[in-house]
Amino acid sequence: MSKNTPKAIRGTQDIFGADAEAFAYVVETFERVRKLYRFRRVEMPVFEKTEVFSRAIGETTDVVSKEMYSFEDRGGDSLTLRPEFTAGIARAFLTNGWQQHAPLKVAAHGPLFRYERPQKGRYRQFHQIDAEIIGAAEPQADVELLAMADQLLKELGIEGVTLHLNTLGDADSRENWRAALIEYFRAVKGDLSEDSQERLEKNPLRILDSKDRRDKVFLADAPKIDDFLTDEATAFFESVTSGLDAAGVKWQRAESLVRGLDYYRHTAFEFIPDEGSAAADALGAQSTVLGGGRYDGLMESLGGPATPAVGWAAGIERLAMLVGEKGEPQPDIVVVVEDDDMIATGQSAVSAIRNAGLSAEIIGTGGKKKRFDKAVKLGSHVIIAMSDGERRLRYQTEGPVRERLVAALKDLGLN
RNA sequence: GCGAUCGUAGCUCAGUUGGUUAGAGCGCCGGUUUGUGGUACCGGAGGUCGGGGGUUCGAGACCCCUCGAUCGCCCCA
Repeated sequence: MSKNTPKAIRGTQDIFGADAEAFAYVVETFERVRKLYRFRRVEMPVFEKTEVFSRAIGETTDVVSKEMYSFEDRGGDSLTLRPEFTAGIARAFLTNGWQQHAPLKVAAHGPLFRYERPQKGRYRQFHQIDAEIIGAAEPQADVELLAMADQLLKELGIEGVTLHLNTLGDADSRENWRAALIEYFRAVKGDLSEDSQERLEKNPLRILDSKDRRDKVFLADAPKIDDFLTDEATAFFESVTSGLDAAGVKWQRAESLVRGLDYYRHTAFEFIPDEGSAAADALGAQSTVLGGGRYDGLMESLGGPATPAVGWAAGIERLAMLVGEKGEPQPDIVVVVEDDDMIATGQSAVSAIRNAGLSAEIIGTGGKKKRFDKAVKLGSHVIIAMSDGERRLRYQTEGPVRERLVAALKDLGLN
């Protein structure tokens, strides 16, 4: 490779071969399951005005200031490559009059961009599948959304992953809890880790999932959200959990599961690999497979009417790491032209095979004696060898596949 | 943003304490053998050792910088 050949941008991936098959399998399964739950497909722009994200996410954390791909276009507008789906979908809901479709169930998938340090299961351009229900205030919406997520993971064959569920209550519950946490941790501030002392000012809820031992000793006695929930918030959460039980979705309570952004209300959840599971090993530190929650406060931050909504997203790369090897499919038939005089015969045969809906590859280049070996290495089910003015067939499979191919070849007059 | 480990042919790797023309397997190309067959053998193409600078008589091996990868911390929409 030449020294001045351009290299790929840090944190981007060229997905190929078995990885690409696993990726496609995740997306195809998502498409299938999303239709079962009657979520409608949306295609969204990859970039938006920066304010779509900055107003939705809030200016509070490093997220907006340091981790978005923002740039000025030629007209002088500040634009940002989407770091998430939710804000853009919310913007579309408001600007396209999608209120008329409420409650609106939508699903999307595609690339997202975050300026972060790449590591296992984490890239600067990465891909997510996403599902949202907008304009539905009822806990049944949460249940349906979670049931879809649960079924998706099952259909992908991912095991050892559990739904961790929490409630953040309504706006008042959340604020009172937050104040109590600050008060509690401030009293022991000197004994907390340096990171958590910082978090105490910026993002106190995050102290709850600190990995530092110095912090963990204080977590057990920290104020619990349950003590701050209003009656309505408690009832809402109970409806969600009983609905999940009725739908057969297994879950476990995770009192310290929080969301960094202010617009989240009530339900918050993540599907996380069980400790010691194969899934946990495969994902390393980036453990959450699928996460989301209720974001009743988002639409107002974009200047729209109060609109309840709930959604989730999941990283396709991470899911793909958990679905196991998805080999590239073998060709149904390989046509080997060993005799150059028969190249036209081979071409018409492979054309007929493909028109009949069977996958086919034609080999007619390179050393004549090695062409058959190439076909064998492709792992084809059937090889049609053409040499000395005649055709020969070799079947490599048994059972139903073979019968189907035999019949098809007979129809085509190639047997 | 911080830390650790790593970066040699297309791929996986080996290269003693720095010393003559940088190696292997696989893959690829060609040939011989075999001849309804994923065999065996022979040969070939392809790296100047991520990039730049330095130490040295001499560096793939040592030092510095830089880019990238991997794993972790921070962050996690």
